[in-house]
This record gives sequence, structure tokens and C-alpha cells, in this order.
Amino acid sequence: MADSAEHPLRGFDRSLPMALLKAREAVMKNFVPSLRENGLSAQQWRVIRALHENEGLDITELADRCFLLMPSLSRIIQNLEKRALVSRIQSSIDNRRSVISITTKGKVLFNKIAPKSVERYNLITEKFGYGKLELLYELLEELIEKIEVDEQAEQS
Amino acid sequence: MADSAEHPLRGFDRSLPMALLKAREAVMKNFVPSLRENGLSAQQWRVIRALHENEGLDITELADRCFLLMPSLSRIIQNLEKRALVSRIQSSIDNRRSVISITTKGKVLFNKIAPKSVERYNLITEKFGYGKLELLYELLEELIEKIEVDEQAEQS
DNA sequence: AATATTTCTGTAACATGTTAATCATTTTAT
DNA sequence: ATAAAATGATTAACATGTTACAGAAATATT
Repeated sequence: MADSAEHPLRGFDRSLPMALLKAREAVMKNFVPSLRENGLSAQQWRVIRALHENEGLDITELADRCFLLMPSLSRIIQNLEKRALVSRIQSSIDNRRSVISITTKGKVLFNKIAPKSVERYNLITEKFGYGKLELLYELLEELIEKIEVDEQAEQS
Repeated sequence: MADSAEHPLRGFDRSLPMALLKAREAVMKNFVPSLRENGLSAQQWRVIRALHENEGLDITELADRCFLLMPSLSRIIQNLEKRALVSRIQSSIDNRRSVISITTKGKVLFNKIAPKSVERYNLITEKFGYGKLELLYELLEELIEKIEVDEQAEQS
């Protein structure tokens, strides 16, 4: 193909997935340790946070909001349930479905960690600039949108 | 803190790590399957690609370029070595160090997959726009740079 | 109503992410 | 030269990512 000849494979420094990964790592660095101090992984924190935002979610919806795959989420919930940070209630309408809620203990933990998250975000906003951050959000959203247009159809 | 009151924790839709993660997923979707068809994970592909770019790297340098942690890379190399896609040579100068190279079989596999990567990249460039893509790269690089300034010092 | 299909959830199996610990081999300090 | 510190790489242990499969319950079809 002429395309391959004209545009050879880029180096890693110009690989989009790599650039996104590195940016994500940079953003999360220094926050993950404060999560660990409270015995949470980044993914567990996402779950806690989602349940604090909207209490009482079934697992499928929770997976969607946390951007986690079901098998991962299934294990995470089992873990958090053992630690009494979340609770599970079987739906009486649909016996397949179970609704997950955050417990009081979970809320206490959330309130302990949330300020650090805000602090981290404020620091990044300050260093990078509010305008640029908003621009970045818009670009990322537009990128996702444009990529996914008529991409679902190709899947099946 | 007044900060927490004025700027409460954002919803997930405005979480920067989440936005970066979703963008990365969107970019990689439809490429991962073609990797799988060739028996490679995304991380294994990174290693193959790095070794094709610059043959003969010690593991520490390889980890740096692939943005992989040493334990992950250690396992990945063992896997690729079993499949004869890469080879390992003990350094005669420093017995701790081993130098990894891509084999002929590895190069053949690389050449089979690389065009698909280029194709994917071209499609994204076309859909999103070259200018916006370059702008995104610059923003991501600047974000990383600004975050990491005097952040290393805080680590130790 | 009985069957087929879909939906929600979970498990299996393997690869990777992540922190800590280990081991051998340099390098440095004394 | 010897002990101490640093370095390169691996392993351990646990959590998560990922695809495939399985089970139960609801829904649709006939």
C-alpha cells in the first residue's frame, strides 16, 4: 500500500495510545499512594465514588459508569462487600439483578479521600491552566465521538 | 478547605483519568482484535515494536521505552522467548544484564501486523483531523511536562 | 404452555499491573 | 581487600484486564 510507504509506523513517542497512557499515569501519580494508604486501589475508588454519586446501582450499570468489565467488577464488589464498604441487595422484581449500595462505613471512607482528589485536581488545573484543561476535555470527547461513529456497526 | 467547597468532586464524565482511559480504549478498539488474531497482546506488541525500532536493548531500557514495569516485562519476555519471537543474550561485560533482540520470526510477525497499525492510525487521523491530532499530542505532552515539574522531588 | 432467546451475573484461565521482597552481580566506601 | 551500598533482574502475592464459557432468570416465540 502506498499509505504504508508514505506514512511508516510512528515511533513510540508519537503513538497515541502511549501518549494517552503516559498522560494518565502522570495525572494519577501521587494520588494512588494516598488511595493505598486507605487500602483502596484506583478501581475500587472508582466504584466507591460512583456509588456515592448515585446510590443503588445494579452491577451492569455500575460497570458502565466505572468503565470496568463485568468480571473485574464482580471481584471488586466481592472484595468491598467483605470489607463492609458496600452492600448488595437482591432485587425482588428481577432475581438475576442485585443492587449495590455504599454503606455508612464506605461513605466515611469516601469523605476522607475525596478532598485529596479535589486537591490533586486543583493542582493540575493550576499547573496546566484551566483553559487548556477544558480544551483537552473537548478534544478527548470529540476524538472518542468521531472514532466511534459507524464503528459499532463494523463490530458485529 | 474553601477549595473543596467551591470545587466539589467532579462527576465521572469530567474526571481526567477517566477521559484519558476512554480515549485510549476508543483508539485501541478494533486494533486489539487484529493483534489477537496473531497471538499477541497489546503489551507484547509494544515490546516487539520497540525491539524492531532499536534492536538489542537491555531489559531496563526496554521497560522504559515500552512504559512497562519490570515484573510485567520480565514475564512478557519469557513468553516471547518461548515462542522464539525474541532472543536473550547474557552481557559479557555485566553478568546481571541481558540484551534482548527480535528474531527473524519476530520480524516476520512485525511486518505482518505493522500495516494494520498504520491503517488504524490513518483512519483516526482522517476521522479526527490531522491538526487536531497534533494539537492533542502537544497538549498531552505539555500536561505531562507541567505535572512532573518538581513532582519527582516530592516523591522521595 | 413449552421452547427458544435474550439478559444479568458469575466463574475460569491466562496475561498484566503493582508493591514488596529476593538474589546475584557490580560499584563504592572504608 | 573487605564490607557496605547500589544496580539489574527475577519472583511472590494479590488485584485487575480480557476473552470465553456457564448458569439462572426473565422475555419472546411458537
